[in-house]
Amino acid sequence: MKKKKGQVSTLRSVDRAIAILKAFSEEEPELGVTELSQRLELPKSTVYRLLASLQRGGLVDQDPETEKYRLGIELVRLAGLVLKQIDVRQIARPYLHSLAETSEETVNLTVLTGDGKVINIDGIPSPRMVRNVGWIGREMLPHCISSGKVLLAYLPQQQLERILAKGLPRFTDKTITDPVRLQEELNQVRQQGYAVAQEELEVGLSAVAAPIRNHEGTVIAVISVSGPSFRLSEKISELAQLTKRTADEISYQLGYTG
Amino acid sequence: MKKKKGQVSTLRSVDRAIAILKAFSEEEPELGVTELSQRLELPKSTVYRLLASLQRGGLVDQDPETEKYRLGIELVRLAGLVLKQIDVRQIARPYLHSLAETSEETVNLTVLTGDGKVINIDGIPSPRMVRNVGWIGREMLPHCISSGKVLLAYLPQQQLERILAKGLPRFTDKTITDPVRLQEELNQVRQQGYAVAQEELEVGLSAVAAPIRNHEGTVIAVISVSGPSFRLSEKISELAQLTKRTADEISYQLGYTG
DNA sequence: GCTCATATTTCACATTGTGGAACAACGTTC
DNA sequence: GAACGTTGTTCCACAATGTGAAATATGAGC
Repeated sequence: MKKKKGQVSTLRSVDRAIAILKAFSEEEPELGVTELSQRLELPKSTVYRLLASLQRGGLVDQDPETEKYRLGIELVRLAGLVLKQIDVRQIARPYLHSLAETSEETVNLTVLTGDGKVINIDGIPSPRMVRNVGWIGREMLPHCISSGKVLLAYLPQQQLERILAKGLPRFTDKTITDPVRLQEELNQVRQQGYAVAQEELEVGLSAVAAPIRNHEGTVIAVISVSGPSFRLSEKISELAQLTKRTADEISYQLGYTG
Repeated sequence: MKKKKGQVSTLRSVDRAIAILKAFSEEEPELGVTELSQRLELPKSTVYRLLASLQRGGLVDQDPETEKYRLGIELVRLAGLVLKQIDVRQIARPYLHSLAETSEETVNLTVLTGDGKVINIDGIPSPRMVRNVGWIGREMLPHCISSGKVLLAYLPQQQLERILAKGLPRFTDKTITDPVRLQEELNQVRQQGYAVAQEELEVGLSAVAAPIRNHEGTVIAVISVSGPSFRLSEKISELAQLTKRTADEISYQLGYTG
């Protein structure tokens, strides 16, 4: 049984730095070294050095006139990342349902993890008995699935090359394992605005995927429809248009108007 | 000449913890221990303990299914404090201008500092030649100025008592130095919704102030009008109503509808 | 110029933070 | 079911960084 994080040892100086951040409130947005020292029962020199780190990191600022400290704007940027993740899931959820009903196939919402893999963060399974089971929370290699192809297509080139350098394992006869061939495939994804993967990960499994953009146009997630090839083969183009339209609607909700 | 914070020594472990926070991005909202270790060129055990502190503090969370880390919701709360401060100044600014034009006196925006003092964070000077000069950034004791009385009036009782326990220095014959008398004064402020200070800080100086509330009704700042007593004495009531109405308009802009 | 309060720096000291290694857990393959 | 690989988690010997009391710097008020 795993210990809760409350039980593992933490770093006292990091704990103290976080306590400083939490000392600020709406009623008391500005605090000085001495006040923080008294409030947190720490020596002033300790508080001073902690503030130096927080300030260098942008998590607090010092007002040059009053010498008081306040929370820094970098917190707004970091918090924006949190809110954006919450936003995507919540905003996308009804569209996933809608697309699953219309297509009668499994629909997933996918993002990149940090190490060049992709992961489903939400999904609606197909109502049919024959369907691919939910893969929420499980990481996958991106080169052989439609959502992965979309995410790779819109990565900065350097990051893409780093991922390709790790190799492209073969899963079926149809898996693309040649980096040059994959780059061509990604060019096509950019051109047509969606990706298709037919039996590249698993025999009998096909999917389409389209990019979801934020207000700046950055691709931050992907919506995909997947199912057995015997059902999807004949309606791939139709599903691609439907998925692309749904992705555009979600992007619009996120502030993308391009 | 003071050193910039970039030049003073900081705490390496706090710097590292902040580097972990900054490693997350919109494109890569989920990162694992090993990925962070590689990205930041730190041993996994070091990253693990840093994450333990950040997680206990709520600045990151671990997804139990994927074991990946993401930025935590506490960042949203802290960032909210930053935005609220920015909001108050920006939202209030045009109202300060308007009140300065209408009253033809100096108008200030005031908040509490952590140690029981108050400070002006914005202000519009009177257009007249005879006026009190700007006191932006300078701390004052609250008991003898109108904006201080408002802020004290809406403090939690414990916090108020802690401040009163520090003593009430006399500045003029009219300064209130008796805590019982001040409590009565603060009761009156709560009843009438504004405060008056006439020559309590300085002979010849008078002011009125009214509370600015956030969407929850919490008093977070104060707007005040001040000037020489020979001008203000006869129009104190009128200025009080004008100031109170301006404060209410700002409060409404901040979401207060009560 | 003196006093006071707060911010900032110094320095001797030791506690906490370090990081390599080991272990645990889990999924995949055979 | 065993073996393997990968990642998360824990352990432990060690020392570097963090500590905090004291000193110094700074600026405002008188």
